[in-house]
Amino acid sequence: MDVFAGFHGHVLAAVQQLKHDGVVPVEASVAGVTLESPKESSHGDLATNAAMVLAKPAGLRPRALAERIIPLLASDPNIERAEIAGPGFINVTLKTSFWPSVLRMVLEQGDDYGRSAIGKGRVVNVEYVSANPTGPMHVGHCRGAVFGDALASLLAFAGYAVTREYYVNDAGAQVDVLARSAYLRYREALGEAIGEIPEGLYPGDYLKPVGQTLVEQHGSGLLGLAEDEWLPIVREAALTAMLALIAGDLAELGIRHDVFFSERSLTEGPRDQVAETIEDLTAKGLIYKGSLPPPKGKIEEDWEDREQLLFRSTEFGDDMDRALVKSDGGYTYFASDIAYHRDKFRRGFNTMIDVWGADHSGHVRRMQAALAALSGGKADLDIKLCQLVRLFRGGEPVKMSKRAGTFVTLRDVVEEVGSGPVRFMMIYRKNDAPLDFDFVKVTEQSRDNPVFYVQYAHARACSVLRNLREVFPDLDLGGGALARSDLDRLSHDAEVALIRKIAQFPRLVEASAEAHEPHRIGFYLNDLAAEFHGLWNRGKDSPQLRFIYETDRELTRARAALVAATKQVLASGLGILGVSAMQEMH
RNA sequence: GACCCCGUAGCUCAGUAGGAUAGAGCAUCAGAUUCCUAAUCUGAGGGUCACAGGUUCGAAUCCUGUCGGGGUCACCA
Repeated sequence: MDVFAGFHGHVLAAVQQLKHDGVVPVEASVAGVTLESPKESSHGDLATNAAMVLAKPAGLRPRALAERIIPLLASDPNIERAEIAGPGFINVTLKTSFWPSVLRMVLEQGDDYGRSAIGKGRVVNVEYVSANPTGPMHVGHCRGAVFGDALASLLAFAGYAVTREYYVNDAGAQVDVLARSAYLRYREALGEAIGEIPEGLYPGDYLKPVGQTLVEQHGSGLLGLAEDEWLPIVREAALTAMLALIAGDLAELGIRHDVFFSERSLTEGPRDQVAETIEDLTAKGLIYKGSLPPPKGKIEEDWEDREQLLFRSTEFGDDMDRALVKSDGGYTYFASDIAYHRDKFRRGFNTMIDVWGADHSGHVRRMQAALAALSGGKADLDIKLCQLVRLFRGGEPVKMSKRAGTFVTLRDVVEEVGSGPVRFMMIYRKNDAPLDFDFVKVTEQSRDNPVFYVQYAHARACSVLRNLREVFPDLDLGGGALARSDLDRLSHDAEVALIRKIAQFPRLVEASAEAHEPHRIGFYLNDLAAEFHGLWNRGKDSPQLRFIYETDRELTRARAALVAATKQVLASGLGILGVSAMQEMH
């Protein structure tokens, strides 16, 4: 339950009353009426812009309209007073007893505090990672993986029925290259000296076990076969191994998908879904044969003007129409991707989110165009682009080269700093801004490392509760007992400030979920931790503000309730991000 | 040439649905500690929110244009 939503409802009810009384025209929109928690504490606990937004339709000056609204709010027992301020804001001051009651709610709801119903159980498909199954994941995949996973968790927390999906690109030329690379390892495993891995094949050692497995399963039986005979066998074995490798990498980060969707299944299933998709689009008059202008910006030596099968994505705002069939007669990646999204739509997903790398930004329009065409505008596809991650070690850039074999794998990163710091830092930035990741900084135990700072706040809360048990061994610290304690005694400004922060959590969850922006959770946790550490430190100058106050058992219990509620929200927030909340840190 | 993202304090970045005097960390300066974990805290200075128009009672936020940085641009994935 969001306390702000309740007051927002009261404001809207007041407006409704004024409509009934003929002060505000019935048709006036209340969409712009907001209720927020003012930054400036002298502006009260809550503020609404209702009078300013509705002044014009009502034909009144904002302050005059505010005069009419204020008496209607007075009926709320939690409101101490409401007053006009500035250009027409209505600032509401709540009774001092209100904020402690928020804690009661947090403690009673426990893990469910902050959970929302805005999703109304609607299904959402979040597709993320979708790295090519040709090798281990490298650090570049990491951000999208964590982002998608945290977004999925956030949406689930906000009441959506989320499916986490991985699109396996097992149909393109790259998996044949994978098969040839694995075949070389197979020959190597049979004792052949293969020398250096030729240009164009995957050189990594991770294919050696695939070679071994093939020997165990086939002996030397694959040697005498022609390539078109051994390739499907080797490809299958290599794909299986690579998917297991990737699933293992993802597990290191605590990521697990519900669905691994094979690109190849689109054409190799009982029916050719790509062909069906093209038929669908043809029936809508969106497919034609034609040629495209040459690419601009750089001179392509091997570019040739030719007729191809095209999709009219320009009708949906794309820059040019897009090819569906390659020069060799196979489907383009785009054609498969349309069929894949069509399949998601047919599986009942009207809301889809794709998490892509920023290098695919040029493909956003065409994909949304295709889905709009196929669904008749009934499906919504939000594509979140994750910008590059730059790696540093103590401020120095980490040099990476795929050719020199010095690129950093996801596993390298997780093994060095741990999954929690990786996940937190990958989220601690807007997805559409580049991100710097420093191996040294993320493990530093200091104020400017938010991972540590937030985790330490949780550990500190646990520590306080542990110590408290020693001081008052017979005090009941269960959630129910704490909720029944005399919370009105939490009246100091610093205590109220912390409670207000806690009160914002449900609304923050909703806003982050609706915006598809999990990073806001991370920043909120950092703010909450700062508020909590700040209060703890006040105890140094003012011993009467310490959480454990040995001469006052009831006050201590009320403060324990505050600490427990803080701990709860920190744990819930970290849970959404997939970062463990530690009981203690040393 | 076109499209996408970014431009906020010296640095790295937040900025909640368009709200009131634009925030945090680092760095700088001035303070604090017999303390529930010093793994820190308090205070101060620091801003033409790239620039110019527009919409609005109100713009860092929305629209248009300009400048600067990054990415992408038949087919390949």
